[in-house]
Amino acid sequence: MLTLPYEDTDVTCKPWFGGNYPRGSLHDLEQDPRYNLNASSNQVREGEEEGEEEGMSEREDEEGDEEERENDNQQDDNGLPRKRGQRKNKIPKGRLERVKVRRHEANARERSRMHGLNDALESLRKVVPCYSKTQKLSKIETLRLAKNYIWALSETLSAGKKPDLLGFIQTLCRGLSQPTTNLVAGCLQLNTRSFLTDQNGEVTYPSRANYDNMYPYPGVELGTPPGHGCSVTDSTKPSYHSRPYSYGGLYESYYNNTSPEGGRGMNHRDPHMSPPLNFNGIFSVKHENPVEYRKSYSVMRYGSVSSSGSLSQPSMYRVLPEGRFSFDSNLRPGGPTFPSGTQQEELNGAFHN
DNA sequence: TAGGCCATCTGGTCCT
DNA sequence: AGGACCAGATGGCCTA
Repeated sequence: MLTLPYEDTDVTCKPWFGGNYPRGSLHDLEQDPRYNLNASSNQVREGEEEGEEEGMSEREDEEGDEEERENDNQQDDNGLPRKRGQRKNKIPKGRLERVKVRRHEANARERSRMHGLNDALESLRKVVPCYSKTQKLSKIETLRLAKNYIWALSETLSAGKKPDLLGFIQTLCRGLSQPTTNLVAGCLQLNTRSFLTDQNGEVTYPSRANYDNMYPYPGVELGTPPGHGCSVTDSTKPSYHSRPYSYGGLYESYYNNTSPEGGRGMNHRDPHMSPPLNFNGIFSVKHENPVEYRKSYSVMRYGSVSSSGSLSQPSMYRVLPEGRFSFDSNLRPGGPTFPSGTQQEELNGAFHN
């Protein structure tokens, strides 16, 4: 509900400012009995009708009080005994105008700032999975999903294994509201029954058979990075067979012990620490500007040290301009094999409708 | 109609 | 002094 264009910062001369605020305006204050402060505990405000009505700041109130003390006498303009702190002279009109203008300008800046914040949030919406123009995620859900997305990608990369699609999606849905979970599921064209939740909203796991039917993986076991123990006992089986949808122990411990929300700490991690981002500049995000995207992509692909030194290795994952992420398997010779083209398409196709 | 979400206004605080 | 940032308050809109 934007009532003013973002760029319209020259609001102080616009007719809809001043007495025509939609709500909570200075004008409202004039009408609001709450601001007709008569309490003796606020002597500065007492009797400052104009100053109070026009949203005068405390500092200015004090200034007014100083002036008043200098010129104090025993009667007000009506000849009645003036209460202590009551201003004898009205606030100079010029000063009043300045107060108004400053307040209006501050309001405009605040509006602009919030619009900028919303723009950034909209950008974020576009790079998290399940972006939809028609059904926008709420602000809080966008932030949660973004965090889960980062977490899930980081876990995937940390594991050095092919992504388990359903596990990935379940990570995405952690802590999200049921409607948002449904939306994500819908976007991913998955049956919401795959996201079984218990009464506490915790994600539980569907049967292995259902999953195998949905996402039959070839049994390719991949190396497990140091520090991420794999509980596979039968090396001929993919690790996820040791536990539904686990990433060779990593996701197992993750699902059992931690949450992106930080509510349940992973065994080896501080529950409040950021998601594991073990490879420098491991992934980037979608770029609005195709040129910027290409620039950024080339940096990721060929590797570069930025001025801050934060991107020292080529990234394995990239996020396409449409907001999809993909994997560049050519970047790590000798490294683990990541999603095949089919699997990649599966992921990409699932994330955006 | 209650509750969720949102935009906006507002005053306080901190920083430059 | 003025701007950025923040949080509280308020009211509108929408949906279950």
